[in-house]
Amino acid sequence: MAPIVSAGPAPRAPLNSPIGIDQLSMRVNRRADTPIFKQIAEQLREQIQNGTLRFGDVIPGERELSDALAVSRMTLRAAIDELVDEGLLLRQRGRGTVVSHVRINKQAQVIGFMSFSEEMRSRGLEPSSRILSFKSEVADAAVAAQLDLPLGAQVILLKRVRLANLEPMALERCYVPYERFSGLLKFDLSRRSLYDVLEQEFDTRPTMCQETVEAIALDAREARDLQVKRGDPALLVTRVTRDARGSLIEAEQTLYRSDRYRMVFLRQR
Amino acid sequence: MAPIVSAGPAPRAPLNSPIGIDQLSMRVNRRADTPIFKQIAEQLREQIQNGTLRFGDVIPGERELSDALAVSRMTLRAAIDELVDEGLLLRQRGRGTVVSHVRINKQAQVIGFMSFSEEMRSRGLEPSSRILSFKSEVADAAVAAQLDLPLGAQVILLKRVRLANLEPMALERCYVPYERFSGLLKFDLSRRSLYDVLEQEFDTRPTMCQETVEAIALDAREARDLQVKRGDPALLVTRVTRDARGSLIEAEQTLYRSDRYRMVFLRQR
DNA sequence: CAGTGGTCTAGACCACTGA
DNA sequence: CAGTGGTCTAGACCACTGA
Repeated sequence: MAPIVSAGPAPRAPLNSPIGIDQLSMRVNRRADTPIFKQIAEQLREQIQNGTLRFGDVIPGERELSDALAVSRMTLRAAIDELVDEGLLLRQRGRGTVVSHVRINKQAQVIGFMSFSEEMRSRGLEPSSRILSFKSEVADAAVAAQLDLPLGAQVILLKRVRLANLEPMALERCYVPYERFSGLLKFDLSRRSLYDVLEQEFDTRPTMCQETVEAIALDAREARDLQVKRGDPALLVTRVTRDARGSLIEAEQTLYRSDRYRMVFLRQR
Repeated sequence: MAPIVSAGPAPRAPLNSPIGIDQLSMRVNRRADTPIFKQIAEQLREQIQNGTLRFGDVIPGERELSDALAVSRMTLRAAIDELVDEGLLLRQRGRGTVVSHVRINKQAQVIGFMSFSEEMRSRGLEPSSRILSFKSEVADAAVAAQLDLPLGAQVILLKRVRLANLEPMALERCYVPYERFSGLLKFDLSRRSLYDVLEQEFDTRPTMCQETVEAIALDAREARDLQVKRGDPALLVTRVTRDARGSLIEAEQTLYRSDRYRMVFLRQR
């Protein structure tokens, strides 16, 4: 249930010999809507995922690659930057760029965040929800502060048990400002991801969030909803989400069963 | 004790008027060792931190700024990219680049990770350690797998209670490969950060790590070391660290008191 | 030494936002 | 429409690694 993570083998001290360009079979479509550097990044990612490029392999030099693809070196570098950020490639000045030894599933990546539905699907589990409460109410002080609303403002509360393959996985409380999203109440959120609805029906894309993670012991009621024992430990994740313009759109408190869920991060410095 | 985080005010719907360049007083030193784009990023960061640039302010356009600084636009963009990654700036195509509404202390940033010592100092707390064990031993199967060592390989185990302002905060078990770091045993790690010693004495810089975070209940012994009650929840952070070349250098399991510690992340997508 | 990634330049055209 | 950020080019010089 926990994400499957395997650390790859240690790097061979003398690096693998460079991969030939001809083994990579990449090309760019200058007429496509996706930027060239994204196309290249995607193809490199694919080659790493499907095993054409393996742990420790040295990819062709930036000049060689950009020549072969007939793009400028800066564009090629933008593509490589993406994979370096994701932890898939490692640049080594003077030596080359190698495929990183870290194999991780996607949600492990620091970059990006997902809704519960997206995360479960990416792990091959079927998400569903049991709605406990879905209504508007007056925000309490803490929620009002999180969403930067005046005291007494209305919010919509969505409280759900989140299931993965029909097993309770998390207990989630989402708050969104009523004024901006009052129409939300007419959608069926037992079947649809909240983020989906916000994006498709309200043209609001969750873009940035801040999360706090702590460990707590479940009280009797929470334990019952999650079908575990009272006092069992759980991860409490508090998330505040903003749209592309930086406006606060959602505050969320989620309790994850500790026997079913852990978070994985990749970090760099 | 928990990191202090405050969400800023919501953005004014019509953006603040653009900040004049003359109010920013920035300049670059082309002879310095730090790259120009890092210098610019640092100065912009400074202006945000000291309040010259405030939430919602629109910074001057990229062309205007790069002209004023006599750098190319691509260089200026590299600087802005850094702050966007850190969540301090938000780009809005067609509108401008605004100062983000998120105010967060540094350790909240997704990018980068810190040793316990670094983290506590950045929160204004004085880190110290009580060493419970510091010796070489045969790696158990789990640790050998984490460090990608053969079964039966030796590791150095460093087990410490980590204190902040003399209060127990975390219980840490670090494993490093004996073969590469046997000299480590002669250093005094009750006063020095492990990462410091690795960097200064072994020329090994922790560069990338993978972390797993879960919630557990403390057993009797762990609770005693942390001076809390048996069964209390704690965050268990498992970290595997690599150096700049991608070699595994450390595996670490840390239990954090849940009443004293929470993790904060900033994420984007 | 040749080759690598790191940084930088001085342009260009694009799609988008808002007046 | 003028102005913005997003992308791209075709070069250049640098410091570094390893033979």
